[in-house]
Amino acid sequence: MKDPDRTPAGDAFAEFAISVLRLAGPLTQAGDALAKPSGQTSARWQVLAAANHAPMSVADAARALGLARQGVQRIADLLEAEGLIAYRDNPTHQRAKLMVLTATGETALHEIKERQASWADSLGGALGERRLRQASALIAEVIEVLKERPSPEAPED
Amino acid sequence: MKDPDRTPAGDAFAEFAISVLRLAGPLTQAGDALAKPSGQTSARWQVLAAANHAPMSVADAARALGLARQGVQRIADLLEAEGLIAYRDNPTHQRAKLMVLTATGETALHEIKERQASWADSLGGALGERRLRQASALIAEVIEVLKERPSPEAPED
DNA sequence: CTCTAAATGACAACATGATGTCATATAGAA
DNA sequence: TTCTATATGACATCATGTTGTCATTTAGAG
Repeated sequence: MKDPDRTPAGDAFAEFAISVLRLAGPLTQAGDALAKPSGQTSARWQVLAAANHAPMSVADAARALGLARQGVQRIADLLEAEGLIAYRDNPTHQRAKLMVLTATGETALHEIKERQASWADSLGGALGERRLRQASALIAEVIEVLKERPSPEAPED
Repeated sequence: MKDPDRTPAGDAFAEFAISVLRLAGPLTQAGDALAKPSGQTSARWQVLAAANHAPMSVADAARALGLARQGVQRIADLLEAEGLIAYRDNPTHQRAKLMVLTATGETALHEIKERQASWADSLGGALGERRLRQASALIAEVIEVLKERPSPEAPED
């Protein structure tokens, strides 16, 4: 009665999923280490990067990052309290203020980007650009497929 | 002064890292959905699976899962309190009890495994076994490389 | 055997992110 | 215009996982 309906492809996906989840931890920690000298973390870095890409509301940033609105709001409020971003009035929406980086925020983000660049270059060189891009493309596909089939056993939601 | 020392390989690694972190969320949610009908979650499922693979201490399971000992301990204590696992005396270590699944735990794990199998089979078939295995192999390499270079800017620890 | 270092579980504090709820603001249909 | 559905921020609660600290246990050097 073991392995109900195992198939090679199913096993391959399970192995893939497990390795992705397993890599997430060290990656986040590496990001934290890159951001730490500037007093930041992986999560704050992501929000700073989103706001720097273009002034946007918290909800916009959450969509861009694939995260829940509420979590990004929490980070953004911390960044605002510490003077790394500011909420600018949004002409098209009274409540949804736009996040913009302050000079302090720009400095922090720039410092982190510099550290990140040399780190990523070193790892990218060791691992091979081609394989990394293939893997990124596959992961993007998986995200798309999971978006279509939101979750197994999910009732009609 | 933008993009300090960008290279294609560095960009590829950054893109890869971002996609891995972005996939982690939906994957965990999918795992939660698979485990929910049995009253479990992704995290509890992982611990159950580890203990089912072979009786082992909490510290063993943490190493096997690549997680901090303390977090696994928390989950294991919950599973024990709810009767899904039991702590069995360890002949070789007075404090490090061995986790073993109870009948309840075995039933729950089996149910989850059945759901997981058909789900993974469907996704694995859609995405392609070969690419999934290539990606898994790359991810394993990344984990290894990150283990060697624990973290950028990490002093001597 | 003795002493030191490592391993282990217990506990606490914290960061991250999901989920749910509410009031208000916006957009679009009628 | 009015009405309804959606979007947004504000709050709360919870699950997960890290880090740090401590006492106890184990293993190994000497």
